[in-house]
Amino acid sequence: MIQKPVRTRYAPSPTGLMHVGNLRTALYEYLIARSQGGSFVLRIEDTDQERLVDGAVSVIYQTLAQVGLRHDEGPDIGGAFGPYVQSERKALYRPYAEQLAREGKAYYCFCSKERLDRLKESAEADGGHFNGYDRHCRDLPAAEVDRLLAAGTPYVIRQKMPLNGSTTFSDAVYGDITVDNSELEDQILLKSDGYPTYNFANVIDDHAMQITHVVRGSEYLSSTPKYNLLYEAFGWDVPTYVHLPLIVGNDGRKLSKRHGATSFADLVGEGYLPAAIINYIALLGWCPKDTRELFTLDELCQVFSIDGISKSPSVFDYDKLDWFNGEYIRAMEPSDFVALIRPELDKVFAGRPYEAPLLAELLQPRLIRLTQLPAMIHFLVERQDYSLDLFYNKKNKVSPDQAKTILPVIRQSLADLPLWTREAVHDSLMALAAGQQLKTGQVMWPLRIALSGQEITPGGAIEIAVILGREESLARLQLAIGRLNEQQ
RNA sequence: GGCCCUAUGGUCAAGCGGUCAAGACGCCGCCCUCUCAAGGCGGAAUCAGGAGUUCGAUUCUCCUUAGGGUCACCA
Repeated sequence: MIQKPVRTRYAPSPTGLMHVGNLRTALYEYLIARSQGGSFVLRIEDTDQERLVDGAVSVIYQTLAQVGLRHDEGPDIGGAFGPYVQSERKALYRPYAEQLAREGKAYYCFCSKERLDRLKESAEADGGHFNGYDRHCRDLPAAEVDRLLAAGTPYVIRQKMPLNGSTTFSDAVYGDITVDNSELEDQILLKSDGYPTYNFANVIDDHAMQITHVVRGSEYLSSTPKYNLLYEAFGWDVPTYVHLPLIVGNDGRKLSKRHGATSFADLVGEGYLPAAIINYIALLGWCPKDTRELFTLDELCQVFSIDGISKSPSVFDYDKLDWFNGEYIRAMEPSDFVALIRPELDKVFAGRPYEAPLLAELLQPRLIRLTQLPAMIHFLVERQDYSLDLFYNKKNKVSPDQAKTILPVIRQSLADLPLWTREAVHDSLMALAAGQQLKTGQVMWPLRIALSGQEITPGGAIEIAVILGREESLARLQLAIGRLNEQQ
């Protein structure tokens, strides 16, 4: 048996930002293709002319590029199966629909939008539920069809569903699924504006582009029997379906705005790294054979396999994403990390000189999301209003009284330093502690509070002193001493 | 409501008839420590319920329950 080369496709509609669910679908399509030496195709599905959003196509390109999902064929780079934008393929679909009509597998329907609406309303008024189109035009006499067509009556072309029996299709993750044909509506193939519906265009294009694996969210599961019937009507090979479990919010419902950031752009805006996002969503609904969790995109290509995809919906967990992001930050080369935070540092220090390497050293193990950086180091550029109670620390046996005594000594010692380096500050403070028979903390705690005005700081007193510089450090110490003195 | 899907700790999840039911996030404790992180060590926490099948069910079948998806000239 000859194995056809694997071809997957990402087929988004350009209707706005890229939702993480869509991103994950694109990722899995990419991984399925790459893990089997296949091709990954990008196709833009813009058959709904009303929902098009300006710039949405470039968002798609940007996002794919940002996360490293390189497509092998697409509107921007071409390929052997173009065009890759459905609106540019518009003329292709009609002949297929007409072919089906000729063969008695589809029919012209002249029902007006109003009649359809009435149908739905009366069904609901009866307390029942709308069960789809009533097949009013399904058996129109040929002469009548010709007459209406000739008269220029607006029409759609509908697929004729079998009236009885059932349809079974096979999904690579969900297994065999069977549905009674009586459940299937005579779906529209060609809309009255001449555009194909999504369902129709999808089948035609996937076949034309020789797509072997149709990967999409499980919300499409219930419309898949209709796809199957379409492939059968044309006598085409049915592709391998790979339906993906939904990504939901912490309330179990489909992930949406109220759960927080849901688009890739939102996530990046909140300070997450593209690589961390990809790594996290790769593991949302898929699991490798071992217990590994950290993967680059290339590594994912090596280990991905369809049988690791799960069936149940996954809750998007921002805590776990945080962890991944922290891991990625900590794993960076120091120089890369400096480059990453440089823009933020520039903003915080606003033109003042600062010591990037030391700041980076303090920040790298502590930073979870880029956006947290300003708040973490703001105290370095602006003196804080703080309560003298911060000088209390029972573990170190430190109190405002004790601080009042030790701070002047510390200040003097630092003022006398010939060099203001990390090592010099460190040595002098340690010597001071030893000389006064104090624990390290009894020197460092009051100093850190005096310098930062915060109970929690990235790094310790020594690092803060070095970053602040001699002048500012001594000034802040003097301020603290003054406040402590005037308290009693 | 019809149809379809799903069901292991709070979350992601391994498991595919016999396990003390992995691992990770989060949480708690300890260590390290001038604070917070990072790091190290440890801990609590899971098979929705009920019938079967079987020598033996988390695992297979059925029912119940609970979630979700879908019922457009949207994708």
